[in-house]
Amino acid sequence: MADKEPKFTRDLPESRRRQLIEATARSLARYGLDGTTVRVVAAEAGVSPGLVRHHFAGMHDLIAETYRWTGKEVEKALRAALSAAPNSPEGQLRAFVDASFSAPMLDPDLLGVWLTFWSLTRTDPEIHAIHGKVYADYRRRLQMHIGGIAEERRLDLDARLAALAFTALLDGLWLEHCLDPTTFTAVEARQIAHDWVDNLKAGRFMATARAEIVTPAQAKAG
Amino acid sequence: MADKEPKFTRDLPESRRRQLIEATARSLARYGLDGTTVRVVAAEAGVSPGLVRHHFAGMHDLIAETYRWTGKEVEKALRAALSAAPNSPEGQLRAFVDASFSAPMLDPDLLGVWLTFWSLTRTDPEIHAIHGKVYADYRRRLQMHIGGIAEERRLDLDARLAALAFTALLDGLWLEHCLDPTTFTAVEARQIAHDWVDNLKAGRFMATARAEIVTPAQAKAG
DNA sequence: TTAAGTATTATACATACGTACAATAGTACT
DNA sequence: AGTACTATTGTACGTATGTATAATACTTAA
Repeated sequence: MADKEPKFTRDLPESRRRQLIEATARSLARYGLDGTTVRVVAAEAGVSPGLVRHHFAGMHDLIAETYRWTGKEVEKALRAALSAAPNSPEGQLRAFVDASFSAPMLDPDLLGVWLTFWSLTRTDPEIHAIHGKVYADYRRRLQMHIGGIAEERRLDLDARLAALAFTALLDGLWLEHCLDPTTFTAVEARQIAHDWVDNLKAGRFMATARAEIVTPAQAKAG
Repeated sequence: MADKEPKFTRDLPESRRRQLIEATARSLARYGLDGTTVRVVAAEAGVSPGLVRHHFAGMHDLIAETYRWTGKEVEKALRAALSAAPNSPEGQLRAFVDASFSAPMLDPDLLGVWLTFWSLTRTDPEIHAIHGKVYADYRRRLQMHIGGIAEERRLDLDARLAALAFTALLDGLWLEHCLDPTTFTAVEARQIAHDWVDNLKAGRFMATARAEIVTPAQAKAG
């Protein structure tokens, strides 16, 4: 009957902030933006509602912080996969594909979080700015590897346009697979993405369109 | 000083319902799901808040109804573009690409509405069901045309997988263009999508992967 | 012109939200 | 052991939400 257990335990601000951020991510995924309230997040983190305002300027700030954190978390996972892969442009691109449709990226909750942020991008200037930064990094890296392949193989291609196409394909596959995983499997998504890289290597990206500039062609369809 | 103007004008339920639905779509696009309240929608439609509950079971019902309406509206626009195009599989596919990156589809507000629904898909069973129906129709039509091209040209390809890839590419391009139109133009999106069709016609979809099954290949990257 | 029907308004109500603030109590340091 | 610090709690407040309901008045038909 000596020492009763404490009502709560203290924690370092940095640690507590991350707990709240992770709780927010879980809540966004499960209950959506509507369902993500101060009280829900606090309960999810196992603390009292008042603590949120002690560590963050407000609910809005907490959500913006959660975006930054999630973006970094994804980047970290991808970076890890890339560092374990061959250092060639193709090796990196292949690893990127595999990582995009593997463990941490396939978490259905991740899409839930991401959709919320995409929505907010249209309304909220702060979120919009964060979005721009996250995506610029993402595309720049892909474009670099695609440019590397083009150089190796002396292909005449628009690396920027190819990166746009590849990004769109990956995002589209990821989006639709997460929205309804019963439609197609992650393995099929990987196959499709790898096939795109196969065609890129073979110099088939925008090959027909370029040929038609050199040799004006007849009507395409009819 | 004879007849004073009426405080309000009556309307047929069907007409009023559509006004409220359109107001909801505008609100979702501009203010997001959070900002779309009974009072905001009513003000947007120019009626009193109470009228919403008279024509719909509740706010939730109005939003679900708005999803159905938006889905049909998009389908109507695409269908119009397709009926004006050549009736060949390729003609239809080309028209689909052009329509996907033309006038009504490029409305930034449309993405705003769509993102909201994608978010809700994860939380709300009713919205999830509507989503399944909308996308099944969408994919089925594309798969039909892709299958048609394969048949015409005697290509050995998995039409289902090709339709998945094409859908993902279109959705990804559309999503990213609408999220930030400064990154690339609608014309570039069209070019990329048409190039995919070019490669499909040439029998290059999944061609490398199939060849490797017949002739086991060496390691892909290193 | 009158009357019936109902689309429409206006108000009221319970609930849940974000925020503010004072009280509490773990924790580290002397 | 005592003390200062502050992370943490608990409660209270104003506001905005969705819904319910009664009163109003436009519109059609007799």
